[in-house]
Amino acid sequence: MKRGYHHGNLRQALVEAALALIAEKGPQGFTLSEAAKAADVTPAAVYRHFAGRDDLLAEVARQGFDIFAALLEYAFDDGKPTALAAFEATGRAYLAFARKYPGHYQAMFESGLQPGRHPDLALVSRKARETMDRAAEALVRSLPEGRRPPASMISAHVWATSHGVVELYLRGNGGPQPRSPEDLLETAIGIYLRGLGLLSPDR
Amino acid sequence: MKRGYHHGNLRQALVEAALALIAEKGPQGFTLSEAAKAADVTPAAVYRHFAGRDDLLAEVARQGFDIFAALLEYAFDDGKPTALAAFEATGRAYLAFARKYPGHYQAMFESGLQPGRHPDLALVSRKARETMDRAAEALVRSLPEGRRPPASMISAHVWATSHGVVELYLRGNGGPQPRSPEDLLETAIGIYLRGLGLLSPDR
DNA sequence: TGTACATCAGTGAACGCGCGTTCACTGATGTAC
DNA sequence: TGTACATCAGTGAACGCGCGTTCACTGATGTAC
Repeated sequence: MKRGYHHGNLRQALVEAALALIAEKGPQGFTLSEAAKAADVTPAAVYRHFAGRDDLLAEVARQGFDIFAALLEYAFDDGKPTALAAFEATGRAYLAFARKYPGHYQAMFESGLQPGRHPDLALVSRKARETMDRAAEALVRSLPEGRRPPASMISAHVWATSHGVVELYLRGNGGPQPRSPEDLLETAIGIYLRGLGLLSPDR
Repeated sequence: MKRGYHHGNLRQALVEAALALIAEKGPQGFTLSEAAKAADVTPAAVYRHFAGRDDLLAEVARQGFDIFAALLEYAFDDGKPTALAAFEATGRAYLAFARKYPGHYQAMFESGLQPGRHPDLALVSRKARETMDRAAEALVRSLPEGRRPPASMISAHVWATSHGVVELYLRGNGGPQPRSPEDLLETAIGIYLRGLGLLSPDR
């Protein structure tokens, strides 16, 4: 792979180099210098495209939230075929994203950068949460009035459980598990939905 | 606070300095040199008590798992007064630990050190998990035969949800939340237990 | 009780390293005429 | 089509910094006689 003095699309190449580094060594293992080297470029060149290390990391997270929100949206599919099926699909999409985009996921949730410092990051992260809120709202509407918990609570529960499964069981931290993360999340959400009165007790 | 040439109990002082640093700046913000400085000692002195940075960090985590296991054990209280109450108390203890011992918690779950490298760490971490498994087993026994899910699955579910609540809602990462982490976890576990058929639908 | 000496826990200087960041520069690209 | 020039995206050297770790050392402590 030869190239001349100019790179062509260094900005995105740096993002992808960062992604590979993060996926391999964790968000703390990623350094600006190594990302530059992976993109076959001098560290100083990075500053033509990003304000610094944190800015590059934030862009990685931003792109991650973009993909994440799109995946959730696609899985939710406007509540089709049923609110229940759509909600379950949304939960599965969370885990699928974490598995398929580990670099993005870690930049988003494990890199320790606070969204307050990057307004566009906060924006796109809110968008993802709103998608999950909508899935929960559609779900709640199928419950009889008077027995409807707040949708934001339900989405927070599912988000937390999904995140916990990813952190504890998708990463190898707890040693080999008898159950796959997908199975764990599926069963957890199943029992939870039964508790909400949305699944019959014998399913 | 004066002291002579010898410190007295440097080993534990270093552990506590590390804890304070981790609680304040995260597990990646902790450095051997800063811990030494906080303990009013030269960095080289650390090597009289620990093999290096990772070893000190592992000791912090080990002490954390010790406290953690003891707290869970205490909350479970041999399944008294009822298996259900004891189980709920165990879930609450998880969150209480994360809140009260943030340095320990982060060293244990967010520092990126793998238990495989520190055998005694793996041992004491297994002990904590076994306590939670026992709480789940006691719980399952109050279900009719034939409707008993594996206890290890239940404890994995609750562990994951608790961990997710800690990561997402106890740390300030998601901005101000309308609901406290304690409330979120309580409601999540409540709905989950109802799904298991352990709580009546109208509680 | 006093002294000699071994043991041990600290010091302080030094090391090599990789980091993020800056700066003046230069080679390539694109545009105006 | 050709030329002059502005713009831009890279280079390469240098910086100061803090890190983990090592080493020969020294001051304090405890023990034997």
